Parts: sequence; C-alpha cells; structure tokens
Amino acid sequence: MKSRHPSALASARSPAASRHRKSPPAKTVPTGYERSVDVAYRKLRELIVRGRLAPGTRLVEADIAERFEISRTPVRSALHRLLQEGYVMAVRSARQSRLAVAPLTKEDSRELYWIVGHIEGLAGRLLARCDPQTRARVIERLKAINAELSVLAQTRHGDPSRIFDLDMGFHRVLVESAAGPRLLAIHAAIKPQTERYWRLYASAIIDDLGESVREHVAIIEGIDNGDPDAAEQAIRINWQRGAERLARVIDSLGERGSW
Amino acid sequence: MKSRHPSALASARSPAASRHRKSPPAKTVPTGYERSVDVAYRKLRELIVRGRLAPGTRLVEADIAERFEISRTPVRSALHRLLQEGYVMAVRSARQSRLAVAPLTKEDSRELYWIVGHIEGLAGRLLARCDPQTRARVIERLKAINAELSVLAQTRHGDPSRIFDLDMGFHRVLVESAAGPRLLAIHAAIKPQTERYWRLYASAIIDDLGESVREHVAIIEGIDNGDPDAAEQAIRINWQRGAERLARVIDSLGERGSW
DNA sequence: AAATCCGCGATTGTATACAAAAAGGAGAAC
DNA sequence: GTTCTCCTTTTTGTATACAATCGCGGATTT
Repeated sequence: MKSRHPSALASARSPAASRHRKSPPAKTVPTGYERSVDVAYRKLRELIVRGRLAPGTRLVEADIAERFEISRTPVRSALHRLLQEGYVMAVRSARQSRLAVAPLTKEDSRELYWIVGHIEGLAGRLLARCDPQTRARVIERLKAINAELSVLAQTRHGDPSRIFDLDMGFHRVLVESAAGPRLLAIHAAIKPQTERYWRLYASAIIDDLGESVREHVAIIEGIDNGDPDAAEQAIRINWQRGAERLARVIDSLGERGSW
Repeated sequence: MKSRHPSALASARSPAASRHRKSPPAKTVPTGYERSVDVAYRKLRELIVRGRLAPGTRLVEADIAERFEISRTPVRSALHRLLQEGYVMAVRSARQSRLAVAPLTKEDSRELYWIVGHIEGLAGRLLARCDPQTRARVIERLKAINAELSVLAQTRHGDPSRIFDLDMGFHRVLVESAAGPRLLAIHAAIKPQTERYWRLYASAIIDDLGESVREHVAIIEGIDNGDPDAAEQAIRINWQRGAERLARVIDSLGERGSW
C-alpha cells in the first residue's frame, strides 16, 4: 500500500458539498447530505450483514479508508460503533485493538435472539397498553404484512429477500409504534445482527416460515386484545422458537461462520 | 481560549508511557496502561453520572480536551460512545452534532428502568437455569449483600453511597454470573445510567429501601428454586416498582434535571 | 534442526491542521 | 423599535502527520 489517498479527494468532495449550501437560499437544506462517518458505518454494516465480509475478516482502517475513498478518521469512528454494537470484535493485544468481523456461532445466535426477543417483547408490551386507535392502526399493518407472509409460506420457494423484508417490516412496525427513544436505539443497533444468521441459513429458515407466521398471529391477537402479558409472551416465543429453529439448522449444517 | 494544548504535552506524556515498556523486560506489561480514549470515557461518564456535569450542559470537544490535557481525537471518540449509550444527547442541526448531557425526566426514567428490568430479568432467567452449584455460590453472595442492605434499611440514614454500592453489587452479581458477552455489554452500558436518577433523588429513594430489600428476597428465592419465570418476574417487579417509587418522588419534588 | 533474538513492515492511537457551518452579534435599513 | 444582513467567532467534521506497538520472518546460535 503506497499512495493511500489520491490527493484529488480533498478537492473532489468539498466543492460538491458546498455547492449544496448556496444554490437554494432556503434555511434548512439538510437533504441529501451524509457525513462520511455515516457513509462508512452504513456501508460497513451492510457488507457485514449481507455476508460480503466473512466472519473473522480482519478490518484494517487504512484499507477500508482507501476502499471508500475517505480518510481513516471517519472509518475509525464507524468501526468503533460497530464494535460496540457487536458486528465487530476486538482480537487480542493490550494497547491496540485489532478488529475483525464478529463470528457467527450457535452460542452467539442463542444469546442474540434471546436479547432481541426481550427487547421487542418490551416494545410489544408497551404497544398493547396503548389506546385502541393506535393499536387498531398497527394491527392493520401487521395483519397485511403477515397475510403476505402467509401466502409466501405456502407457495414454497418465495423470494428470500422479499420474505426477509416482510419479516423485518413486521418487527419494525411492532417496535416503532410504541417504543421510546432508548428502546428504539437499542433495537436498531441489535436487531439487524439477526440478519446475518438469516442470510447464512436462509433456505432452511424459509422452510419453517409457516410456524413463524402462526406465531405472528398470536402476537397480533395479544396486541388486539390489549393484553400486555400475552403480547410480550408471544413475541418472546416467536424469537425463542426462531433461535431453536436456527440452532437445529446450525447443528445439521455445521457452523458456517465460526472461523 | 487561546493556546489550547500546551505543546509541552506531547513530550510530557510519551516518555512517561514508554518508560513503562523497558524497565522490566517482561513480555506483557499491560498493567496500568490506559488509552486516552478510555480515560476520557471513564472521566466523562463519571462526571455525568455523579451529577458534576448538570443535565443540559453543552459538551464542547475542545474544552474537554483542554481540561483532560489530551487532544480532541480521543475526547471525540469517548463522546460518540456516550452518545450511543444515552448519557449524552445530540441537539439540533443537520450536519453537525452538538452534544449535551442528557436530561433527566420522568418519562426517560420510566423507559430506562423498564429496559434495565428486562435486560436483568433475562440474565436472572438464565441464572435460574444454571446448575445448582453455580446458583448456590451466587445465592450466597446475594444473601450477604441483601442482609447488609436490610440492616441499613432499618437503621435509617445509612450512608447513601454505601447503600448504593451494595445495591449496585447485588445487580452486578446477578448479571455477571450467567450472562453472555452481549448481555454483559448491554447491561454495562445502560445500567449505570440509573445511578444518575439515584443520586438526584437519593434521600427519597433510601426511605423506600425496605421495599426494595423485600423484592430482592423474592429474586433470591426464584433463583434458589431454579424457577426461571419466577426469577425473571421478581427482577422485573423490582425495577418496575423502583420506577414507580422514582416517579412519585419526581412528582413531589419536580423534575430536577430536565433543563 | 530447534529455539531465540532482532529488526522491519504493518497497524493502531494520538495530535494537529484545515475546511466548512452554525450561532451570535453589530450595524444598517425600514 | 424591529428586522434583515453580513461578518466574526465558535465548533464540529475530515484529513494528515507522527509515534509507538505488534506481529512476523529471517538470521544466528547451540
């Protein structure tokens, strides 16, 4: 690695950014602007979650910076954030941190799913205590999503990415409707990590989609009835069963991501 | 603010650090070494948690750097981490982040306590499923702590900081015994934030100490019986009641930390 | 041949320089 | 007196320079 940052960079980006400022004299034009650190975070997380960066891959700041054509500073920030959230792990050494993509193990998936289940369970509990109108609106959206999932579950071999998006949407609606800022933040940081397991074992998971759909029905009922205990319990069961299904798949296929 | 970093700094720190390296020819002497970013994180968190930095206080990177006699870089990292964990909030602006110490409100305390209750509840559930030996060892420690708390609850006006340390220890033992790395990390990031409320309303909270001690007994029983549901439920109730007690105090005293 | 030590390249941690951008205030126009 | 504008100051975001460390491999010794 010789010339790390083509010096054209500094002059290539800055004008583009400042052009935004003057063209419309509107007061707040934050549209379209994204800080480098956010770009780096988003791209890196995407690469990890989609499996394009294999578990165990060493993450070298300078390399990533070069690849994204930004400096080490924002890359470093993004990596630290990913480290705290669990996408990335620090390996050995006392003074230096040395990062790598976090491995995917049966043990970790169990803990992860339990945590998500409890966090979402809390969100569901709060949702079930909301006023009936809010709940009715949410229920409607949940039912629509789950109906489509149900169809895909019967016609085997639906588009995995479509299935994933629907399931993702179901849980997002669940949380966004009633959770406060802290709960939202935690969920946003943790939940996407389940996608790593999902993608790795997608085909096997899709086979069990019907079960998941039935569990979703129980969730919807709990919320509809305004029963916090039932709603929370149903959500936790959904994730717990998900963890069990995943564990079975991992057992039969072997740990694919444990370097 | 004129000369921000006395240039003596660079030459004042580096030799001190490298002196560590050579004096004993041992291979790994990571003892005592702490990166600036960790120092900054620890100090800042302490200042916020102990209330020495009032809610709403603007946090300016350069000022903190000057105060700690380090550069902005590690300060910035520490602030980002505190932001993600919830000790610090970003106020307005699209491109810049502008940080301030997070406010203390009744609403936030509710959400915080619910979350901690669920996280610890999960840890308690896992603990109750451990083998009896592990549980017996933990039970012993929990009982010792709670016994001392019980004494302090009866002799009113015990040392608040002692009481706090005991309660802190109780919950730490609870989590550290059975939780995996993810659960530990989340707990370590979130739980200390309850200390902010504790300190702000300490006297009133201590008045209700007896209730908390009784709730702890239920937790111990649940674990002792190896009953995951009971253990988790008891822990959640402890935190839920704690939130209610806190809410009453805030109602009667007013929100002290909501700038 | 195995073990050890030394040195060099690779990599992280910290400091600083610089470029925007937002906030705030002084002054002009009405 | 109010409001608008422009300028200054403060503050953040990014890039880069530098120092110290870590790991690895090769040379040397036994």
